[in-house]
Amino acid sequence: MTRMPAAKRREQLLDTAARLFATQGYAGATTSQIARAAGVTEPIIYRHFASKRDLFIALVDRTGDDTIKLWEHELRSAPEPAERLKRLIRANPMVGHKSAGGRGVYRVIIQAMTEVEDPQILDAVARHIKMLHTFLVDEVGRAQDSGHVSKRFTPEITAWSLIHMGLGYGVLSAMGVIQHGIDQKGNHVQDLIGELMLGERYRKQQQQAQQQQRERHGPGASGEGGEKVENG
Amino acid sequence: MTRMPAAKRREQLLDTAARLFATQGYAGATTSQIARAAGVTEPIIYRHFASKRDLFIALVDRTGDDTIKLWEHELRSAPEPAERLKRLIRANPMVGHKSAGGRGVYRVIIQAMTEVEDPQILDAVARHIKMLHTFLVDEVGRAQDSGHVSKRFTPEITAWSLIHMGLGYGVLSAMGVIQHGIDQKGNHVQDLIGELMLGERYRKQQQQAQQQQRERHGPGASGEGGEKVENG
DNA sequence: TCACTAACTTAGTTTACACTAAAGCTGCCG
DNA sequence: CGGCAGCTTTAGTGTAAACTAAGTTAGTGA
Repeated sequence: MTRMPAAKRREQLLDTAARLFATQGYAGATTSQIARAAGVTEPIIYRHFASKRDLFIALVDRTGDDTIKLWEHELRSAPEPAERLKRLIRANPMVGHKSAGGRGVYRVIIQAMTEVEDPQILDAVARHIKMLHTFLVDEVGRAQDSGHVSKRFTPEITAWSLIHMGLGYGVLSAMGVIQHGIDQKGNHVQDLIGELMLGERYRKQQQQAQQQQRERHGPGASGEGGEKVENG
Repeated sequence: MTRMPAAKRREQLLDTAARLFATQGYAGATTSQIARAAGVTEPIIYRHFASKRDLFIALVDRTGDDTIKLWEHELRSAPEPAERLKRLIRANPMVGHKSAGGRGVYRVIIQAMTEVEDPQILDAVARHIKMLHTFLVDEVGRAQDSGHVSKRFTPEITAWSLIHMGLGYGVLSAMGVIQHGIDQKGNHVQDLIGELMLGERYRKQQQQAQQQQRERHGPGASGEGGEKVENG
């Protein structure tokens, strides 16, 4: 249909593929589906990627870079380590906003483990996870050094538990398990991990935030635990 | 080849399918693969299950029942609530022993989210997760009532965070991400959540266990993060 | 031992997958 | 205007998926 410079087309294909892989899985999404959704024909895909697997791996890699960028952006305005950690806890990349613009990308990583038999894909995912872990270890370490975060656990362990929780949360969200992660009072698992790590400090800040929230919106139960934007 | 009563064949097919779905994913594992691995021909599958999806859903359901049974068995000899909770933390069903007997079953649940577009499968998985959550809420509640576990968080939230962590851990294990969940000193994320919830009590028991381990095997590096426990 | 039931196979059908050869456009530079 | 670089399409290929009609074999009870 519409002409496009190669680089742009490639990005668009990745975007489209992200959406489809995320909803159908790797084996479930077909190349013709992807092509159609991108508004082109199949051979275009093979002009830009050697194979379907190649496309998928490219997507995993791009998602990794995106995530790091997202985090860095999220943290830009927060120099103080404990505050930075708090923001990371609240900004779980694994929970995509699947709405509109198409940032549901992260579900791809979760889908990737479908291909447990494919070493190349596994490798891409493992690299990705380790990159996230390294990033978090660094942040946790600095937060601990600042004195506001307990040194009871090593940064490695703390970072892993953050990844595990974030991933678990992301998986259930991706599966559409509704109301997971919250209780009837509206408490959220994010608060648990935040409070456990940051202690009193986190709780007070949360209470303030909730207060402000109540003042903006009317009072009411905060339904939908699964598909909340940017939470986890 | 060998004849088999229907019920037994059905179970065998479920076992085989579990193994293949777990490694190949839902769309990735084919009916002919499953049949061949089970030592029969394809139509046999369709004698026992209406469709591939039907087989998969049956598997999800059976896995749910198995997990509850496993947990109940694990807890049989532990009447004391805090001890029961501790055992649950250490016995994560999502981490399958894929060896021998075929208990790698749980990866199926993780794979299930591949089929995000299929409402029937999603439904089966959501039911499953909620069943596990209900079970855990009950246990956490009793542990809290016993006075040994902090009531800082509701049983619902605590149970969700256990599920999130367990699931995240399981996903990374299934993907073969090596060395996740531990640090150089050999500390484990399980210890983190256990200690956070059960406080001093958990740590002492762990130290005892590690002590015994050291006495059995040679000496190894051991870590101490020593700081005051915030839990009551 | 015969016959009946139920487990099982053979041999397909239809559909759709990943991937490709070759030719058709379209806009850009001289 | 003319040519050409390279994006895009048409029209396929071979393969393998889910699923099935109809027949074959084996155990079981009278």
